[in-house]
Amino acid sequence: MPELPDVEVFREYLDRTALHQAVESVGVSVPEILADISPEELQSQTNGHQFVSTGRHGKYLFARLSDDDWLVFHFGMTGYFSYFKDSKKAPKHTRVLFGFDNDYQLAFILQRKLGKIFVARDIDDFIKQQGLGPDALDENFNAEDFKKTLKETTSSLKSALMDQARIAGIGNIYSDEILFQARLNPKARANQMGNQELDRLFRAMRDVLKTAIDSEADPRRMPKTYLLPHREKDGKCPVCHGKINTTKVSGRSAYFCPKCQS
DNA sequence: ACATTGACCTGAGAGC
DNA sequence: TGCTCTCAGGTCAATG
Repeated sequence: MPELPDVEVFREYLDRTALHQAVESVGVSVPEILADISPEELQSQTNGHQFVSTGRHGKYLFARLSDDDWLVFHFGMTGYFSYFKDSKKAPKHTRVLFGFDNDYQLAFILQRKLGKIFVARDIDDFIKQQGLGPDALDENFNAEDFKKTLKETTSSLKSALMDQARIAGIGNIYSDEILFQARLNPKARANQMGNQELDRLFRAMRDVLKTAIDSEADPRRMPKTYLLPHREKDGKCPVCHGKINTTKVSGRSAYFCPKCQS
């Protein structure tokens, strides 16, 4: 799930649920997912404080605590949040559980333990440390910057889009959708694209990510012309109704329409 | 500088 | 029903 649109939806969820509630307990059932602190440190860091604001860069979600540090969530391949009344049982695979003084709890859920929680003093420093490029939806990251970034690599378009050091936020699913909307082949070399193609790709990137957020990252709510709901074995192209192909691009499976994305 | 592979983890679904 | 195999929206390190 958790690429840029998913994480943005989680951020909005956090904003309308756990924000401004005082934390009174923090349960850590899997300490390995804490990147740079112990469970005890996490507890002393958060207990008695509130989450006061949120932010996001690429696939990372930031939640500022009222003591001015930030908790940083990365959702791996399977992560999500659930906010629920504490009389209910925590969902399966809850790895960290925040309890609030309003009798609600926030679960950080990871089926596979590939997610992480970090603590950061400063977001910009954190982004630098992680080596992240500009957020794909950053207004300051314009078409010219995008073209420059893509022209400086010989890798495939799909790998370039997914490279968090170049552009932060795009993963396997949305790179396929963006390339489909731009009608470009995932294996095409980035530095061999012309300005027209790259402009088209840039527009598709922004459109797809924004549309996905508006659809709450739910494929069922996305436009009929989107590839995402057909991203499966024997899927049919929503535009030409031909068969969807799969191939491997830097180790990940890519779905594309060989006719529309020649 | 790039692609590829395996590791990290757990579970769902396919095929037998 | 149960076993085995493959695959999964992410990232990192090692290797060619």
